[in-house]
Amino acid sequence: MAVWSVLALLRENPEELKRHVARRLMDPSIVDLAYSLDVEWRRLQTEINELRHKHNLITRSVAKASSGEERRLLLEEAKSLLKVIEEREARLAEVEAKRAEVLNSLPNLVDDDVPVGDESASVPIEFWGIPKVWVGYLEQFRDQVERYGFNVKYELIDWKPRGHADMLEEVLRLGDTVKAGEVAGSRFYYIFDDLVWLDFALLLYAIDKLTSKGYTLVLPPYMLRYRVMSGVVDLGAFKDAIYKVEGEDLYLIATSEHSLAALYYGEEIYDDELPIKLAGISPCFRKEAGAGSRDLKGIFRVHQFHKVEQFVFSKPEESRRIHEEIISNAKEMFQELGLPYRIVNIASGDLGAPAAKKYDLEVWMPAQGKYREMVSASNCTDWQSYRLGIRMIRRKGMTREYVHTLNSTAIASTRTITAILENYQEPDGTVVIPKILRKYLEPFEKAPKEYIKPRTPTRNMNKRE
RNA sequence: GCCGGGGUGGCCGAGCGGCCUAAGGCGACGGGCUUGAGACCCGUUGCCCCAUUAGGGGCGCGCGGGUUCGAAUCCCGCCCCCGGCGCCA
Repeated sequence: MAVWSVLALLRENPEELKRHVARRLMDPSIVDLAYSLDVEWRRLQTEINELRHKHNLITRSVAKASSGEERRLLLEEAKSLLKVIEEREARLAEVEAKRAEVLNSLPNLVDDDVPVGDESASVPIEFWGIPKVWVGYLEQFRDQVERYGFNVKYELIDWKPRGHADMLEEVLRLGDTVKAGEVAGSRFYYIFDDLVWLDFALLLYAIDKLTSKGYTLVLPPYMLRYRVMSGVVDLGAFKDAIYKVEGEDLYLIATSEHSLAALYYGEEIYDDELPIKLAGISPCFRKEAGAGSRDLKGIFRVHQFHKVEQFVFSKPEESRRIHEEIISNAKEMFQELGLPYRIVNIASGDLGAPAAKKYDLEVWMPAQGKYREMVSASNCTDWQSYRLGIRMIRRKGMTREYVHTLNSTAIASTRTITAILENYQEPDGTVVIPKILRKYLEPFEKAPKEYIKPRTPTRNMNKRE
């Protein structure tokens, strides 16, 4: 009754499924393999069912056997039948394992709205705000806007803003990635005082926003078992993103999305309980193994950060609407934070296996002269729920199908801080604190309120007063 | 971590090698009765395979193995819950 949409298409129209896979720039021959394994799996299952049926009939008659001789013959027959069943079952187990592996490597279907191609095919569909554009970046700014047929108002500035990494270590002197590198490795960081306050203020702001919209606040497990983790991420993520705890069947979450998706692991949800909207808060741990030397400086791309995440379980027919809703929530927050952004409809080749459609929210970074990803909002349809065994029961008719899951960043702390350091920077290096955050800093005596001021160099980085 | 008790269908709860084809109850869903609801009566109520009109079959008692012709029932490993001890923020 409940059939995973990808499996349904595999059986009904494998050629169409191939086109979906091809749109992701993956090898569609995996579909042929999945198809033949599925057919073979079903054939074997039918065969074994028939053999078992025979065996069951014999077994039931043993107890009623009228004579010792009849009983002996029945036992003999049952035993020989068992041998055949055993052999077939071994074969089934083999095929079944292979089939599961191949099915699990199938990506989600691609939504019709998704532009087809590699990452260069991703299209900005909306711009907001008035970016500060340094004269030296004017040309490349225009290219990032006009190429897509947009006309965006900007504020031209004649001084070049310092990059967030320089702000951190040289201007504000509130971060130390050198020492962190020495004691933990590259992509780790220490941040201090005002930036820590800012980190928490951002999280509080996101929590405040989402809970006021009816999202349930969740502090989830930071580690999950393999079988759960493999339901929420694709195989590539294990290699490039996920840390494992040595000697335990536990993996550190790369986002609270993983734990939130797992909240209904193996459960059924009645349709009248949906949608279930969650706001998760957690640290996120990422290996960033596939990142090479990209964004090595500063705290844009790091092994650990805090994030408030939106996660929704929805009825299938509502997931597209909710996808728009969660990206809108993110837009609202970045508008209130006063960070100029664009929304990008991510191309099929860059989606990631779980997502049928994905929007990124990218903030203009004045010191880099580029829009950079701050938020990623995905509609995973039934890809995760199939793997996690999370189904929906429709009251009307009591029919079962897989729920849809959606996720979106609300605020990722360190990354948003980098955007603030560049966008709220003044020529003398002062950073203005976005007004919306001030009420979250107000209760704390030592928290900054309006500005973060540059600090004069001291001989010893460890003495920060 | 150690000792003891326990995990049965959506929920409660019987069963402790073969009439378990998992009793009984509650709930839910469908139908009957009713102007409507309730009460009442009947049916359905997990997963998979084949056939899809009716149906046929297999599997399923925390998870995974094992013993047996036959396992919810016996054995082993793991997970989780409750109580006690220990340890700890």
